[in-house]
Amino acid sequence: MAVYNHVSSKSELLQGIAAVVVEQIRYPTRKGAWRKVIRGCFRALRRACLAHPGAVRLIESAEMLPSAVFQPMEITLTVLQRAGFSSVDALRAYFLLTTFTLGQVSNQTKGWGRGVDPGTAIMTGRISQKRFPALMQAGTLAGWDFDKSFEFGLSTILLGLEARATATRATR
Amino acid sequence: MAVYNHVSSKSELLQGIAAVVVEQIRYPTRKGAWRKVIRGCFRALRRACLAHPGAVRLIESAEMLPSAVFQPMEITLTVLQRAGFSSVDALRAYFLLTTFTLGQVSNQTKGWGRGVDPGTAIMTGRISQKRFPALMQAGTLAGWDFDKSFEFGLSTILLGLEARATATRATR
DNA sequence: ACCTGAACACCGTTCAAGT
DNA sequence: ACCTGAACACCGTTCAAGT
Repeated sequence: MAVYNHVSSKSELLQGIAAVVVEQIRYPTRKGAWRKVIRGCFRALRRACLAHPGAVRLIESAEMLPSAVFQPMEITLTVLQRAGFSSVDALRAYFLLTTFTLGQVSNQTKGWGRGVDPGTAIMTGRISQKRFPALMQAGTLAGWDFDKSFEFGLSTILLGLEARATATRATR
Repeated sequence: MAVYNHVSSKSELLQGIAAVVVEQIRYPTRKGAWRKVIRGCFRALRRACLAHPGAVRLIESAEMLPSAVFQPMEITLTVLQRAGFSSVDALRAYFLLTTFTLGQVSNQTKGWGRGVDPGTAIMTGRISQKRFPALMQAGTLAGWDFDKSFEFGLSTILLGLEARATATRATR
């Protein structure tokens, strides 16, 4: 009960924890090629969230967070505008990168034992060979390498952004 | 109290709702180019989730879902393997696509009045010109076009996957 | 200024009693 | 087979009383 002298509600306490996590994150310098900067930025975001399991949910449900939440947004906007993206497209790219990064983290931290793992679905016979042939062939997800999966996604997004950049450069 | 004669707990009731939503989703045919198939698949997933605000959270927290949850996974695996991706890379691409799609949906349905909108952060003076120059320039997110933002992200991912596909084709 | 114990409201769940 | 009302456990919060 003593905590009520320091915070006014449970949700405020949780928000405070989210704020501490958000402020602790250190993003690498933004010098260098935009691909490298973005890589470093979202790797840092991911590492920080993985170091604090449950933080993602707290951050997502927080009503108000310190201005440090905007740091990855600022970094992404800066380097992408420098690379020739419009500010709207740069924002869209930012949302693509964050939703991906945070989504991957919560996939990993929650674990998908919960009926979303095709491996266990196959073993328990919930999935038919007929309707899900590709899944049957892919097999289990036990021992899934989340790091590699994240790097694959991040690289794919960067490749896509690069394709966009060269496309707009060509129309100039 | 009468519902306890039909379900054994509140969470089972919620899970049942999630199951209904998941089973209702109709994915377009998987004939055609893999880019088109994937586009159609995740557009359908997004539309269904947007039609049921709050469904995403229910689906994410469900312990067990009908096998229909695996449909987008099956579709993606099928067309990407046909396009020359390994089954591991195809799975990674699937996770990239779902985390992005569901993340965008929850961004949209929750709304980001909650201190994650740079526009209100600027107006309330929580953000300094000095530390966030790119953000100040980008301005408000009021009237943000979520449809366009989603299409941007989806196209970017597909461009990235295409770049990967042609790269591996070249090394053959 | 900070802590404590008892009380309150709220909500998920159980159970005995109804039809 | 289905519904109902009262009771219980649990948890976030308040408040008067302590130091």
